[in-house]
Amino acid sequence: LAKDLIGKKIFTCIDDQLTAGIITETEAYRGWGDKACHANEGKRTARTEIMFHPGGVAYMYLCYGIHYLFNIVTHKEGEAAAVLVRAIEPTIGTEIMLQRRNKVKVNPALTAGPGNVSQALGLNRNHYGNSLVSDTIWLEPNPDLTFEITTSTRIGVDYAGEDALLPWRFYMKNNHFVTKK
DNA sequence: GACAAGATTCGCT
DNA sequence: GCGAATCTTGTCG
Repeated sequence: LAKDLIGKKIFTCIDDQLTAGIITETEAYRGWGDKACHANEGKRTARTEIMFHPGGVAYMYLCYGIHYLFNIVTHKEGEAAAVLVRAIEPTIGTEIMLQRRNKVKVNPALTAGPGNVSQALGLNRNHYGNSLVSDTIWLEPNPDLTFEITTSTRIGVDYAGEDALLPWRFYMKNNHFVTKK
């Protein structure tokens, strides 16, 4: 599913401000056999709770005390799994994204990187558990877009030991709106 | 109740 | 390339 989400459109309408982009980079996490996942070994806590819910909702969490990261919960009740959206290519509401990011120019620094994606789309802890089939956050297909997908290991999860080697990062080839390795 | 560490970003060198 | 910013969460006592 993380791979399938590449190329799809993500929309948010927050405070009456519409923004959207094309998902260009994702990473997969799951609650078993993945030490990089907060919910590994079925660790069900207040924070990870939402990952054990049926898919189609948002898992938001604060990273390094500064950045909110946006994840799409993807599995069934009791089986934790989520996809981290790491980068998007902005398409609608770029002025709003620039304002939220305190930037003046549209470039990859605007929406490449999970913390940047959340900030540009206006997502924060208030959206924890929100439905992704709603008037606030939703996804749309992008049938006319053609592209290739590159696979790699996930970023920033060295602490996960051998699980850091899992090929669970996907990004759109030849698109500048991705995080550099 | 205390403490260590983190799915990052940005500015400075 | 390096290190600071910043605070929630989970774990342990």
